[in-house]
Amino acid sequence: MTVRLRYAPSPTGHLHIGGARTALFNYLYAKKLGGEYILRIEDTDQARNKENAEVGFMNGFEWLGLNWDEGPRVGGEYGPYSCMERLDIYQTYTDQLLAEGKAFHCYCSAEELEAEREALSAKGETPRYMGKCRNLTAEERSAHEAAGRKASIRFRVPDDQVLKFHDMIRGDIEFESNGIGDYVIVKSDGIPTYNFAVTIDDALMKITHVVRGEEHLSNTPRQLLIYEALGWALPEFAHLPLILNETGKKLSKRDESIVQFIEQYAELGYLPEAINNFLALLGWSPGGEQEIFSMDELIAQFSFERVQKSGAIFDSGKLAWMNGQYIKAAELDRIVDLAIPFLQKAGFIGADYDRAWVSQLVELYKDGMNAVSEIAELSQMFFATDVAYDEAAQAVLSEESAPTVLAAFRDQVQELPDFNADTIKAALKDVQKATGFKGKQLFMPVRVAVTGQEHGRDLNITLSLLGREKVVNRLTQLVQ
RNA sequence: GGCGCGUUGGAGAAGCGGCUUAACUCAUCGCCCUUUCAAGGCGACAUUCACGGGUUCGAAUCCCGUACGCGUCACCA
Repeated sequence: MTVRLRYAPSPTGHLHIGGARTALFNYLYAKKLGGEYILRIEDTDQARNKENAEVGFMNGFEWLGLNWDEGPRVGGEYGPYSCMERLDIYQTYTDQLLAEGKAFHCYCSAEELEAEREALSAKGETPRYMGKCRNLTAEERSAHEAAGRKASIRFRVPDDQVLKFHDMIRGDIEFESNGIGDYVIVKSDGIPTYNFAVTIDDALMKITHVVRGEEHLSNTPRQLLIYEALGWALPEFAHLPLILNETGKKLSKRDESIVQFIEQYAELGYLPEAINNFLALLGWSPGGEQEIFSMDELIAQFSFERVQKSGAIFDSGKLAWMNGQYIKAAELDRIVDLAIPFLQKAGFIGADYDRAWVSQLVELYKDGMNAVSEIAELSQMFFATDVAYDEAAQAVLSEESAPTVLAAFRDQVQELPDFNADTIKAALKDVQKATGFKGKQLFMPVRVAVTGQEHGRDLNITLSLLGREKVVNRLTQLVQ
């Protein structure tokens, strides 16, 4: 039997790193075992569904390369792949549970339920539904109906049962049914709740491994009860550790301490393979010394035995480093393509630009960038009309070697028949011979005078890309 | 509060009873390379695994308790 795994997001927002990581783990395991990876949209929350969220999710997954074998856009024999298109399917099972007495209509209002929860809480007990409408007579039901009350449908949770299941990451887990009140499986608007829909969908779509975040651990016993009531075999479960922010708290979508939406990473010039690599290591580790993994390597090595139980703290510094590794290894042309929009957005280049020149500029900085967006900041002095000298820069320029070196170099540059990295290098050598200054005393004044910065990349190439005119102008301003 | 899960350095983590004088990575700090600047190479960085008991010849690894953290208790997923 081939394995079938799924990622089932609710279309209520943007694809965030937690969702992408859950999807990735599902994908990796499915591919490792030669099975299928399915995308399904869990859109039972009509109030929170967002118009284009589903499209955003799919675009995000396509960008990451997590292609689904079945689901929206691609179809499949177990469709449809979103809950709102499956309402009639749920109806069949709702009717069955009702007919067998495993579910019942509940007419309690939101206010009544709220009061009940508060009362239980006050007594120190688990707030839960105590079964008010569990055994309504036909007369009582008609009375409620006549009064215009809308019914939700609740699952009748059996007393005194121990609900056990095995988790591939956490081992055997038990819950007591007494801690679980009769929960709603169909809302009063006729739409099933997540717990009900997800169970039916997983069973009908022949999902063999349910892999999701730890926040679903306490939902599992509720779902177990449904599998049992409908006579279905249980899938394997795996509950992934939560992703925590740098202060150890669960990542909330409103948390701005870290960048957490996939599209933001795309916009910042992160490479999808870096994101996948980093996400794979969030909670999972192969154990060896390797840090950089291709997708094929991840697929080959992934296993749930090596997923940790404790929360995984999102270390954005390490992600940045990893992205830098991928940028360094990437083809220059690819990075140039990604860099151009940033340069245009900064107003440094227009719609028409010299591709060869931009390409050299990007090449100059490629090995030192952690995100392609950094190109704008890094290369800003190439496009500035005036160079600003901060305190540190001024300190360098007031070194005793500065006036002599700058004047000599300016003169050399003006004489140069050709202005390129090689001739600049030779000119610098000549300045050294003529002035007697070398090393830091020679290079730093030139670097700072022309770029305004003490740090930068290869000086010869930097100057050649800047062009003779800018170099001479900047030097002349200081020599005066 | 009930239930559930966790707790290894500045950070991410490996470790599954002896091979651990606790991998690897990020960050930091040195050194090397480079006449400058980066990148790169090399090295340093937890005598100790939340705390207290216990089991064992032997524990970061197993058991119990305490503390702390997190998740969850919805007609949200």
